[in-house]
Amino acid sequence: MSRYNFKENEAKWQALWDERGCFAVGEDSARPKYYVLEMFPYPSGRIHMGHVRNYTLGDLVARYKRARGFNVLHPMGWDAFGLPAENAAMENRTHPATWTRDNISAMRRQLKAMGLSYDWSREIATCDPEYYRFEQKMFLDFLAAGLAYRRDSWVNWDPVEDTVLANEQVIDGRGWRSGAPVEKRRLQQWFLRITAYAEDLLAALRSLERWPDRVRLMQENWIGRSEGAYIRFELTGDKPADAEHLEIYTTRHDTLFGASFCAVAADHPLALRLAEGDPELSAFIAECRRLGTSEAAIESAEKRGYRTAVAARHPFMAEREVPVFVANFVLMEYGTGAIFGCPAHDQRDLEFARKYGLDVLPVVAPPEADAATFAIGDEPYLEDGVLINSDFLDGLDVAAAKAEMARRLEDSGAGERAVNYRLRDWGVSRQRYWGCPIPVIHCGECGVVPVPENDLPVTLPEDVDLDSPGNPLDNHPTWSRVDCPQCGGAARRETDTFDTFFESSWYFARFCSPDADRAFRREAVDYWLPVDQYIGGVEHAVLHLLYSRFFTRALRQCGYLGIDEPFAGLMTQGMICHETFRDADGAWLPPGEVKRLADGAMVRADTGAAVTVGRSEKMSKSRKNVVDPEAIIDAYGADTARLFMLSDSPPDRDLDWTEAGIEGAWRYVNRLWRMVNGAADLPPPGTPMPADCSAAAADVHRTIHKTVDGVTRDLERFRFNTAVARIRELTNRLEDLDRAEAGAAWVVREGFDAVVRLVGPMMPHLAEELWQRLGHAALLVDTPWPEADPALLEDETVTIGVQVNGKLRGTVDLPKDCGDDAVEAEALQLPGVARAIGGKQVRRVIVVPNRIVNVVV
RNA sequence: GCGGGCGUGGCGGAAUUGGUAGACGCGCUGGACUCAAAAUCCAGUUCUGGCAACAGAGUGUCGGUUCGAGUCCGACCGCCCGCACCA
Repeated sequence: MSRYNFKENEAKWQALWDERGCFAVGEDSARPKYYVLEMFPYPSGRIHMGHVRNYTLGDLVARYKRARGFNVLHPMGWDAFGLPAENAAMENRTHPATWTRDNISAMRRQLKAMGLSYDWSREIATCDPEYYRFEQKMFLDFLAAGLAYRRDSWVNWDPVEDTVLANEQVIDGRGWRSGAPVEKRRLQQWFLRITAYAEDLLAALRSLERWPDRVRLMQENWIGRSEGAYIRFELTGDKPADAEHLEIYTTRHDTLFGASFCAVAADHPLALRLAEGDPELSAFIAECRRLGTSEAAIESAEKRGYRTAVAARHPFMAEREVPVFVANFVLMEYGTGAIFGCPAHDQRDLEFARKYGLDVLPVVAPPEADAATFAIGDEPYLEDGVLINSDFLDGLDVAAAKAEMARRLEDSGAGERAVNYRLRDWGVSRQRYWGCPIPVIHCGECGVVPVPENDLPVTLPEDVDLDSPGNPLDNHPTWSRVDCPQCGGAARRETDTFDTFFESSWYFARFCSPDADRAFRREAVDYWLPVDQYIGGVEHAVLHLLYSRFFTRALRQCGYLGIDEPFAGLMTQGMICHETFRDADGAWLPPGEVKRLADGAMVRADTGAAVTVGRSEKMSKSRKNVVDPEAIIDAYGADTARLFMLSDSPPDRDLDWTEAGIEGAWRYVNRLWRMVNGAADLPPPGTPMPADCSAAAADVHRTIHKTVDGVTRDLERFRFNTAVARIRELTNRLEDLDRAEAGAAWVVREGFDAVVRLVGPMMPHLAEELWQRLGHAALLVDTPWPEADPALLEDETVTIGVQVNGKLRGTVDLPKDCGDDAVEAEALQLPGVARAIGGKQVRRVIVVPNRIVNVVV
């Protein structure tokens, strides 16, 4: 009885829940559904503390909602494609598929040891052809719907590895593995037309009321809507014969009269055209490309340009022609890849103008400024003001000038209002092996031909050479050779695979009907979706969550589903942090290799040498400040680890992992264990409350109901740390109650039942065991959530603070809702109050019923 | 640079949303039990002064609103995160 045997109990209850299929669910119209989902893991091989937190949070929600009577879907799967499998395959001489399968087995075992209430019958792995075959079909549907297309695009090219690198794999302009300078190359790439939904993805953010504001804001910024205008400048000067106009995009069309140059991106068609006969310009463009992504270029951000012989005529001043530059700070990907420069009212334009000696003509002046003398110094003028030097706009404010200019542009045909987005189409091609093959065939005669549906899935070849440079699918001797489905001639498979964000953009929907022979069984997705509560790291705030929102819309457009938003509620968890340790040489030390001496100093466990303790940082392999969850579960059990994950910090905040913290959780587990098991002579379950309860017992009785109420409200609002605190407080009260008091035994039984039920979603094994020991026949997982008696939530007496001039001088205990006069009279009699008043004139007494009294003297 | 968040005891964090600051936990101090240790239990623990009663100060800094401010407003300081030449 002394110590809780978690090993035995956790294994026992896990086996029993499993055997009884407690968490397997199906559609059930009789009960309200609740779909709780945690972001599925990449099968790296072992779970880390971030997983433990994520899945503890999810399991708490799932078990709580289940107890509240919901039909809860709580599935788990594996985000199983990705580059690490290829790297591991090269290092360990295994096949990516083998490596991935082994990792999944290992991690599944670890997750099961946590006692999570998953419906394991719905498990999926995205590398399974029975999964990815459906996304190949989706892609073909997207293609038919115009949501997928192919075009040239710039990529990071590693000339040594002979492959494309993701942005994350380019470090300081060099390939992360080869160290070779990365080149920009233009390749044909597949894209998904996420920009078609830009406005909708933005507007619908407002409807996601149960998402953190922060995430909504990040998506809003990412989509980056701006309102402006396209303006066409007529080209003059020494221009290519067929280049008549230059179209630019601006949000400051009000400043058009301040234009002193135009600039195009290095990759702008006009620049490329001019470069054909101009080696100097060619060199400049090559230079821009080379420096484009490097850290150095972005850091220094030096504005550089090449002045072409082409000029552009101002749309409203026939006599004004401005030079056209090719400039390194103009982005081809945004707007039209061309701008007009108004140096007086734009930081970059001003820097550029000063460097190249261009006019700086102010066209907006501060309201109080003298228009005749207002001039721009080192800083552009960016505020609202009055238009000057601007013909028909003079005297207007910025907003009115924009409106008027837009009208004039549209009337004259020189331009029109336009909305632009920062968001770009999603490039999904990856020149990698361990991903889902893109199901198209390239035919010399027919062009791009979709793989016929009957031929799906296009599966990966098993015999693959991962050691040679380049795309392994490209290198495969036979895999890509195929007959054209249309003309039957020799053709070639697409050898690119999908970005792995593709798989994670629809997995939540596959969980609804994981065995369906189509992507989804419609009744299943209609019943379960959207996900009611999604939980995961904030690092996915934009990419994964935005892609999934887009995918859901695209799937709806193609008739797969009937909803727009996949995740009705989102909770983003903070990171797990840990102190960092370094030895005298500055090398990082793992927590297991240091120990704390009696005086608090930290030393190396082996040599006793001094260790510097750094601040707590996110657990990471590079800093070696990681703690292995399996070791913790071995030493303390899953329930203890889970409790600690919930105890100290709110879920969205970072959590400091400490040895002392896990010890504290372990202490509480044992305390509960001893308390419940040590109680003698409890009345059997269901015994009615005795009439003769002492005041102390009745008070604890009330505390039990207040705790049930408070914890329930905390869980609804995801305030798990305060929920834990309340439960511990009730535990303290129950321990303190004198068992000799009349009615105490009954109240203690009520309290034990309540505590055990409240901790059920947090520490399910311990709770299940204690529930049984308390004499209940049903499983705790099948027992409804406790309900508080509303009559017991309000006290009959209240403690009212009494202030004099805002300073607390005492308290009075009075019956609830007694009159203000009575409260005031009691308050003024307090010795501390009288002393503080000290014979001065009482000017005013403010009484806030049941709260506080403030005496003003 | 732009956008957002956060500053409360030795530490993690509470505070009914303007009403008794510091719940709960960790740590620490003292005591009980023990030959001893661990475990457990009891008491204390914001700071300053005092044996104490008590008094004063106190939620990053300065100012404001209010009977009353951790909470609202203004300015500043510091830390963290996201985006970053987006015209």
